[in-house]
Amino acid sequence: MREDSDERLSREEYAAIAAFRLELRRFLAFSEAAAAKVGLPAQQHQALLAIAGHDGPPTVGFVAEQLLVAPQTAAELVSRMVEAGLLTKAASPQDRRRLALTPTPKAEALLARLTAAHLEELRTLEPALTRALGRMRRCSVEE
Amino acid sequence: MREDSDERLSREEYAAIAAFRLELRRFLAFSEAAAAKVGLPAQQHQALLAIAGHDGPPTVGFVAEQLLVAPQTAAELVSRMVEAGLLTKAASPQDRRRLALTPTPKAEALLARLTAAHLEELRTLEPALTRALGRMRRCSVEE
DNA sequence: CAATATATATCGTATTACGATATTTTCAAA
DNA sequence: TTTGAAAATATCGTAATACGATATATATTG
Repeated sequence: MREDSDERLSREEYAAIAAFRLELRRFLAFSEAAAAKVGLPAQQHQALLAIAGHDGPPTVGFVAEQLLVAPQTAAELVSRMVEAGLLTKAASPQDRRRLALTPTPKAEALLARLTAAHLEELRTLEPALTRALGRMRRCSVEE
Repeated sequence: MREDSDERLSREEYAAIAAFRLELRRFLAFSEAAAAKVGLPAQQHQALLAIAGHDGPPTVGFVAEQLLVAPQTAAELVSRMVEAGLLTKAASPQDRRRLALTPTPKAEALLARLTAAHLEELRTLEPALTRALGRMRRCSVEE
């Protein structure tokens, strides 16, 4: 009935979502800076991570799916990574349209370092993230 | 002693972090698409959100802090938003270097719609995010 | 075997974030 | 109070990259 019941909640809703987004940005900024410190653009780091966390032979299309980017974008990204000595491409025998991607030892070493740093940083940031998530949840559903 | 105790965990660690990052990208992709649907670039949406979630009079510097971007970047962003009819600037009386930013009614309406959509979508995505966070936490600390 | 779909690649373009730098205003100390 | 340093905002040139449009090679299906 009261039209301003939405209005009533708004400030707190905005603040809750804004706080969550700020936490996300903090984490993403940490991640980007950590990657940059070892010479990797953020997307190259993410591509390596997606590949390393997968068991089948990863392809350009797989990278596109995991990174939520268009296929051309993934092709360009992979291309840069091959140039940078982080990946090798090999035509897949079953389907010669596909390219099997393999991280180089150099890439594996960088990723291992980055992953350790991330797990450590996440131990710090995770509580704030979880708190921010909970605060948002409590926003929409009154208890 | 055994050097490969790190190696042992790596695959699962990579997969856990990769899964978390994928959930983040899903949320961010939803958010960006929702903003685009009402004609807003992602950063303009975030600026409005940060401003609406704040009580004091927001300034260009405040936007820079909340969005984790450089001051010039925030100045450019705000400038585009004024042009787009989303914000008005007024020199602060106390400190005439500062600009007090005020969202227009149009911007408030857009943000209200976006916020409702976000809270709803988050009700869907939140469990996966929380699960992914927990999986990572369990990675670094063996129980 | 044609027709269509899929995987990857190329090119031009638009967006945007930043470094370097400038301008205005405030503040502190001489 | 004057003068110099610091702070807030703005401008400009540039670099990075994601995408639309499009092309090519391979696979699949009728």
